[in-house]
Amino acid sequence: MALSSRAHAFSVEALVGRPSKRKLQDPREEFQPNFQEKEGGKEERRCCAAGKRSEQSAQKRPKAEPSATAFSGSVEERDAIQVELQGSELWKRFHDIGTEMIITKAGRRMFPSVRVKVKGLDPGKQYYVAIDVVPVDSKRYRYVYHSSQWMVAGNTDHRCIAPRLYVHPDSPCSGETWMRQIISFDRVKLTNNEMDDKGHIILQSMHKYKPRVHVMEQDGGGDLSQIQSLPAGGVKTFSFKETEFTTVTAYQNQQITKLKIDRNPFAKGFRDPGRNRGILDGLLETYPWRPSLTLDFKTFGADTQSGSSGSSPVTSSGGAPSPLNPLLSSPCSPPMFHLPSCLGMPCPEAYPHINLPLCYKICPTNFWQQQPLVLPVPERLSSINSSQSLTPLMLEIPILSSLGIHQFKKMVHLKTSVDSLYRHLILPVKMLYGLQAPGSIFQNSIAQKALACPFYPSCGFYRYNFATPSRPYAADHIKMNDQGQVSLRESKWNHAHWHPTINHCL
Amino acid sequence: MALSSRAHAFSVEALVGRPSKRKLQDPREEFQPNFQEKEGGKEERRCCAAGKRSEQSAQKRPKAEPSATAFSGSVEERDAIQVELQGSELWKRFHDIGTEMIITKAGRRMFPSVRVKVKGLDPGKQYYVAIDVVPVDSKRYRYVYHSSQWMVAGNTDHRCIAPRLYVHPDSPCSGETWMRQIISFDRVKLTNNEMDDKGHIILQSMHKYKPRVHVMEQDGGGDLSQIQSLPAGGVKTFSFKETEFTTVTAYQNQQITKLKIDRNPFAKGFRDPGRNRGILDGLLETYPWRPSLTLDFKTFGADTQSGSSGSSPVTSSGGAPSPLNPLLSSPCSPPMFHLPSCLGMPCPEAYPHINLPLCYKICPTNFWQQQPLVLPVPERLSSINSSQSLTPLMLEIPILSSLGIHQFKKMVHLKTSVDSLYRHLILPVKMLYGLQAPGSIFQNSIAQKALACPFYPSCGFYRYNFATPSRPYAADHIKMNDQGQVSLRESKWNHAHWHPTINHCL
DNA sequence: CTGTTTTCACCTAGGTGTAAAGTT
DNA sequence: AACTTTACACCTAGGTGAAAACAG
Repeated sequence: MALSSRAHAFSVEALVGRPSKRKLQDPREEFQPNFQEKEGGKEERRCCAAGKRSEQSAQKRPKAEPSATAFSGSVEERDAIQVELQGSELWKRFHDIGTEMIITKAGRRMFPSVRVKVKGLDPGKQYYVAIDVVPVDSKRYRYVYHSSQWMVAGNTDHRCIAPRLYVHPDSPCSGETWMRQIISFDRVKLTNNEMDDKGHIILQSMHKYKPRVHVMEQDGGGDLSQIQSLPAGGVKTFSFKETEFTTVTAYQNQQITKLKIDRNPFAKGFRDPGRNRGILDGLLETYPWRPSLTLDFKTFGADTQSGSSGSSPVTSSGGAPSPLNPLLSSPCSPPMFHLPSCLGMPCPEAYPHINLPLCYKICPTNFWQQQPLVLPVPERLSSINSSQSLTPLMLEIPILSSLGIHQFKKMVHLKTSVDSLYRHLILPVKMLYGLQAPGSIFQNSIAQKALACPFYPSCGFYRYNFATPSRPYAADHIKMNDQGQVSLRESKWNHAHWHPTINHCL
Repeated sequence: MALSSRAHAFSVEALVGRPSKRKLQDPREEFQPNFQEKEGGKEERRCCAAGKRSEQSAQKRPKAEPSATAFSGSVEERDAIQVELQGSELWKRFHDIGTEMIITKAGRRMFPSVRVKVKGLDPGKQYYVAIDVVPVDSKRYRYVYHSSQWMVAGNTDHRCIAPRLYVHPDSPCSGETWMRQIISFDRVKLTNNEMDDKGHIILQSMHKYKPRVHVMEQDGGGDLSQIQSLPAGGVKTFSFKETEFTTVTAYQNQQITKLKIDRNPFAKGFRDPGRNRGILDGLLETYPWRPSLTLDFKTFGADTQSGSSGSSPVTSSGGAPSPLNPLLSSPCSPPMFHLPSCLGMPCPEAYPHINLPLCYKICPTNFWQQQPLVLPVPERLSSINSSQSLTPLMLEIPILSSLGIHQFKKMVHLKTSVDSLYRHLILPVKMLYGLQAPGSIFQNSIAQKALACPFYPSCGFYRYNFATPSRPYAADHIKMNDQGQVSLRESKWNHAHWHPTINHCL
């Protein structure tokens, strides 16, 4: 694998799975009380804007979804909105190294992307869900290679920068529909082009940022004029510590590059064929390698971004609600509305009733509340994941069929590793989980609620919500790539089953 | 070019540009008073659900948009909604042959796709725009190869089939935003799988259908329950005669195959390198081939689907409003609402106040009105386009760089034609038009209205509306494919300019 | 014989990090 | 020296018609 010259201080192989020189504290201090959810086997992290959350210890086996909605102490909202970060395990792996996000003039997607599940909405009401990215502090950073650390390199005044809001394309949508699906912001793009007119989120390079998810109830007819007034239900804002990142125009930390290449399907061309990866990646970095056909594949999570379900080994700590920390206390121009932080909600962890300027200028009026941030510990925290030390098993079986020229060149020097073996080893296994909808936005925009006639489902709106198939798939209908992602050949009765749901809430 | 065996009755070259044996009438009878619009040089056809339309004769040069909105005689709506089919010229070319649309179990897109412009909406109100496909008659057809004709082969009862509605993913959206953009339904998929659960439009093969565009005003809060009651503004339904098509599982008429291959970018791999095509296609089929560097390129329209602007030769006749013809007079089950055809609208061409059952079952309630159809002439009409006869100029210059293996194989037998020359001939021309937004649905879902600060455009919603660039592009920033489509390399100040507009109407 | 399904090579469209070149 | 831009190979994802296989 070719590395940039300045990064050669770390050999690739030496970096594999090795914890970097990390910052300070034990992760326990960062990811508060563990909360491991096993919905579909996938551990996620919940965050709520208000109320307390019932804590739940990690459980080894898939289990019924924890009823972590004991929102006691609320004034009136028993249905306090909860937002649960999907893929938090991957986020944490990046966070432990020090997440970097490339920003380009044309706009670059985030990887990982922000994907959440929302709970506690009123099924019948209409909501907007949106994301923005706000500075974590007012510092400029530079990366020191010899110490693999980000150091403060100056100050920046973010006051005049009003963050751009990316409204989820499904908005507005009913609470029922929002809650039924994973809300993905994978199409969001970050840019360093201050003149950007493509709607991308504008950030400054070499700064630390943090995405925030907003949930807002539609108050009326949904037209612009009505939104000029304050929304009835207020805006709920959620953020997750592990989604913090530093903006770069080129990756600084080689470990980040490595992890991105390993996990982002679009970077597959840069993958080192000599190293383990794919659906067994998590396992291999958690347990010593033991080739066995008796492995319980349900414990393997496809923790690429594309896997929305599937199991994962219980290795990482759970998350905790991330309080809304004030940061941008300086006024934005022009301030138009002043809102309490947690409008109409009990919010013990946030800072209610602080008069703050609205920096979101939603033409022609402000709409989303600028949530201030307070970061008690500006430096990123990281932990040493002992499971990352591994000795890859090297095989002498080059699998050319799945390798491009790019990878073939590398194979001149490197040998194919266990991942090739995995492909053949796992292929006949019936993976009922780990599947995800192709999920084009288009497809997500039609929903249907009822089928009136068995043969002629009545005209309606369809939304694609992937669920477990109604019956098991035959093994020969399953294709699995070397990332552990599973796809299905469609056949007459054997195709993936989509749950009809409502959309657009007509 | 490889043709299916049964289609070899027509040699490919013989078929090129040759009019098929067509049905009956003069096209004048079908495409009523000519109406040629030159907005951006592109001829389009207008259709309105109500009111009269001012007719306008064809104009040779680009001109201000015809003020074809003389909606007199209306009861109260001076702003009667108009819907204008984009790409009608291409639709007509298919229609003249006898449009076929492939339907598959997995779902197949339409080509051409339905793209419309809407006018006469209230800029401040919220609208839904949707499409469905309804039978043109109750006949089953079969294609007779030796006569190149579609013949009636039986009857079909469509009564129990409630058409599925595809709601445009941008819905709901303000009238202002709808009117600012071309509304494209290119992601709609047709299927013959009656059990489809992916929201695709279910059709029966070997039947004639017709897409319809619906515009509906959002009446209230936008939630489902409110839509159970009748929409305040009613549903306006529009259809276009030239978008009729016959469903097939494999193309029957070789001319259709040819035209699809020629115009659908995704079928580029099947194009015959020995024949003219691309942006000069229309010209070549209109005028005899005369190689000249003095050609006025503004007269060449990129009439692929992807070209939303650009000029086109004035060769085809304009269109006229297509009345809402009753067809499905049989009741659908279960009927839930009875609505007049043109709710709240004067509709001289339609059939107002006929009590009809609602066959669109939008969970949990019906919503869109089932528009009955009446087809006085069930047989497709076509015209002989004399301009289609041409003798392609064969050159001996194989351009391998742009040809794949597929095409290279063909070149063993065929010779590269003028289209290769065109590529080099036209490249330096500064095409300011003919550009289209990449138009991912995602991008279309964010809109912004105002920029507060020149360097920090305030947080807002962006929608991508392509417009002419703020300054001309340097020629070396332009890439043009052999279809005449133009793309731009992004550079610092030279990127395409997007007009911020409002979206989601907060 | 007629019509449908499946697989496939060939495309479009666009998301990756790389490496070299450019910029400050 | 630090950071940014650009062209590029290599991917993912999925839309084409062709052709063969399949179904009745």
